[in-house]
Amino acid sequence: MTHKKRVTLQDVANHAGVSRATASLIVRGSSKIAEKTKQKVLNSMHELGYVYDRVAANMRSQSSSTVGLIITDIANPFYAELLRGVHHSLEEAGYTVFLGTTFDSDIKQEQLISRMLEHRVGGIILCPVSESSKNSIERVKAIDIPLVLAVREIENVTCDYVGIDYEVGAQMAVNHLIHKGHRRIAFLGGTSHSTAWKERRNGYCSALKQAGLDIDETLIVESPVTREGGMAAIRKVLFQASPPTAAFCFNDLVAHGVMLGLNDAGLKPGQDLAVVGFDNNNEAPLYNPPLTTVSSYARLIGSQAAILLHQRIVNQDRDTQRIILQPELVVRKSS
Amino acid sequence: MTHKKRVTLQDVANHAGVSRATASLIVRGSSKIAEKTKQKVLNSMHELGYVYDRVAANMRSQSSSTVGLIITDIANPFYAELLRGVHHSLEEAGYTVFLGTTFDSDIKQEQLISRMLEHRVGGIILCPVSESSKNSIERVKAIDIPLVLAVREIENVTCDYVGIDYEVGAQMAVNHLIHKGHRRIAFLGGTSHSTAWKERRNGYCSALKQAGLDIDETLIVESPVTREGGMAAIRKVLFQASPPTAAFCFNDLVAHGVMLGLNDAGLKPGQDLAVVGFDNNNEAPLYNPPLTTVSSYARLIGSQAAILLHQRIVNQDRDTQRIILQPELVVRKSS
DNA sequence: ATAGTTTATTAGATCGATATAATAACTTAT
DNA sequence: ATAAGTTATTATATCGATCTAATAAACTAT
Repeated sequence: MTHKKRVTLQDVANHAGVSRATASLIVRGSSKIAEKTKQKVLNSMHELGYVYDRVAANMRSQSSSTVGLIITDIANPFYAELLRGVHHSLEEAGYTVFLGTTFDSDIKQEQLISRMLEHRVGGIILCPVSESSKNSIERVKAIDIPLVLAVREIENVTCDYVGIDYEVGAQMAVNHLIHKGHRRIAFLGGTSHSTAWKERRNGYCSALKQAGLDIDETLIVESPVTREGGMAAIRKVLFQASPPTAAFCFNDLVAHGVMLGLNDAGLKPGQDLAVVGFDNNNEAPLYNPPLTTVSSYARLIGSQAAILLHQRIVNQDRDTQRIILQPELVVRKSS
Repeated sequence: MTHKKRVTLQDVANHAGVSRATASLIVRGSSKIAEKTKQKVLNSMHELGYVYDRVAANMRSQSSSTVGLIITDIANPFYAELLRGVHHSLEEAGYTVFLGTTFDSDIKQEQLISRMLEHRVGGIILCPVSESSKNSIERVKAIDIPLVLAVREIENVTCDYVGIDYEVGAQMAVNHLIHKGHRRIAFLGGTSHSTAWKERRNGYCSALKQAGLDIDETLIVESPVTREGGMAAIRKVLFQASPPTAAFCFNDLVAHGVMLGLNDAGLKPGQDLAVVGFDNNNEAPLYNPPLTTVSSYARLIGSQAAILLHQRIVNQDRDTQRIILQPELVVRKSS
């Protein structure tokens, strides 16, 4: 099959016997075109199989109908949900989404940002990697188009942000465990360089302190944010001198790993050791046992970020907004 | 912050005292430019903060550095994995990916295809919706750029395709259950209009026939391809006169739902009723009990599709290829 | 020194749309 | 019937790069 040449607005105009400019006004839905002309041109478009060329249009009008979404890992259901929220809000508004996945590598993140700028995206929604190097922070700062950060903030970068109050969420989770009578509560998973981790740890610590409990650093174990990470983390604390009776996990993924690790060790989650997650993924109620967790509204974060981005694209000079959603504890059988 | 005007290749050329054409050759890495000139221009680029404009470049050269990926549901881990495969192969080759999600609606699929063509993507990887209407089939046929179908084929549409042999996979699963002594085996989940379902059913039936077993239509239950669908499907067969002793499920997601439904009914999956899935998602070994399933190599399908697409973009006239990956049975505790 | 080659650089047209400002075609008012 | 005012249409420049073909510079060979 040989390459067919693209049908242009000029072709349509010629066919309909009008000027290119008129045809252009029609594709843009201008109201000041006579109905008769409009029908004539629409017919020609249909007949010739005209396909609108957004690339050319965007180039001339210095606008863009694309946005970039950069996430760390699509295998994490949290991001899958966030993506749904973003897609839902943005496609409604007529944008098409470039997706990039960093796999938590800041070099990949820098590349993706550059790539998207080269593609003239109208704006970027960035879920930053957990450890931002100086370089990558500079790269983010240098972005001179609408930018919304989601999930994690970056120090010294002021721009629109949507996330939830991890500190309060962690407090809720840990208070719940204390209330249930637990005294030795582990904090498992995540890496200490991310603000998302630090905030959770702050909440964890302040809840313990308020209850007059000491912080035992051996009960705080970092890990990759995966099921495998969770399995490794629980193993570490389980076999020490005085093991915990409950675990507050960085997120549901880690919590799932923790529960699997407990199973491996012949222990029953929720019975032998209370487990609380963070995120309230779709599948959290379906785990065995159903997981007690803190809802982090992934979908909502996504759609809010999309809305902020759209607003900023429309009005660059608007004040920066920080939207901090309030988490909610969902108690199920695992605690 | 006021909108900075874009730095163009012309600006760079002026600053470096060369012509635009020379600067263009340099960004494209031409070898026939004197080293001294090259350095001079690269310095100017750096100094002015030049950002390459792929949109303009692609427009002039009638090429494209983007491709479209259309999937049905990102919440299905199978597609999350497929996306990883696609991303991995394509970003390597310098493409950026537009992602669209149809939520299994053929109208949405048509819209997304149109949108991507308007964006001048270089090619499309399409995972078709499960029920393609006549209209949507016509829409797919009308695509006149490189197209690769993945996961599901569409009748009467001949183009590159990557999938696995669902029929053989289903046979493997059912044979395994027969071998374990099961005589009443249900086939749960999925919708009968998709080729992916039909092939699985063919495999299911032929395995039963080969073993001299009758096909009981009451044991074949369709459902949405979700956990909830699986829960509903097992409920339907569980309470009939002679319930099955094993279930072959449309995929792991459905199988997970089936196991949860069994739990609800006070039955233990793997003990009271054998469960086999399809896909071998990352989390299949982590279910309770670990799920016996047929590996469908989601990641590989994605990366193969990406490779086929790239090849076709490079050489439009190449013969169409069908890549059918062979499935593999992974036996775990659920059967 | 001159013609012939090779290598490095550039002017000008072009991709397919939109923006701007000017013109043509109608109304309406006088 | 003509001027003034609308409304509908169009010619031309432009977005930021690449392409083509022509030219300038540098190098060989005679």
